[in-house]
Amino acid sequence: MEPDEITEALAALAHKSRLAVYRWLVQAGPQGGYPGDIAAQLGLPPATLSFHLKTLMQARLVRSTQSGRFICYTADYQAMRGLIAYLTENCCGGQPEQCAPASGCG
Amino acid sequence: MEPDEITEALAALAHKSRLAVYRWLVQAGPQGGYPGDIAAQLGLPPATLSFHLKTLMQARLVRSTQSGRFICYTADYQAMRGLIAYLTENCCGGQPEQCAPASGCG
DNA sequence: TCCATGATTCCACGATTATGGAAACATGGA
DNA sequence: TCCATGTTTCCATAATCGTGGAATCATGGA
Repeated sequence: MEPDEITEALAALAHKSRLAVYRWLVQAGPQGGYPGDIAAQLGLPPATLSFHLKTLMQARLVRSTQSGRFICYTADYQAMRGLIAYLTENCCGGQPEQCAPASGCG
Repeated sequence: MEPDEITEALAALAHKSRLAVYRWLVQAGPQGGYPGDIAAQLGLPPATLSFHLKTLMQARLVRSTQSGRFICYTADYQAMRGLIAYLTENCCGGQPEQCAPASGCG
């Protein structure tokens, strides 16, 4: 992952509503969820949610699939994995074990 | 770490120059480095660098210590660790091993 | 005390981002 | 075809962020 992609992904997550949307999608699991449900639960106007989803899509943190009349959004775990990998590799100057979360790496 | 702190840290890193400054400090190691050196190597005007360092400080990703006439900046690994932990815990809905970097967690 | 040097703050300008109502767009069903 | 519903785009406005020259502030040495 290039620094440009990294900063784009970080910027996408660096907003309260967008982080909430992303976490919502993560909790929704691999089957994802619909804008209507997200908007209702997070209290966001449709236009605002659409704007944020677009930003998350451009950062490739989120994907969408047309499912009949509805559009289904899902979190892209692979992108998050890349982001975490970048931060881990760049956080301790060659000693990633110092910054890796204890829960994941003993 | 609260979502507000998370978004602040993410926003601080979500800028090309600031990410470069942070990476520079990480590579400088625990003894850190001086604004003059950072500015020279990254080609940033003093005022601009100062602005970015301030942002990184407010996000607690960076600390400073007065060392004689000079101010020494260091990367705060603990903060990065907290950030990575948050992303790891919130990226897979209870399955952090899916998003943890392969290099750190097998 | 005065100076040299390094760093920050002040300030103004430009650029980018966020918001959300209204309109437009798609899709499935009647 | 026409309608209902869900979603996005358009648009104007407001707010925030980024930039960097100039002035100011600190510190150690002469």
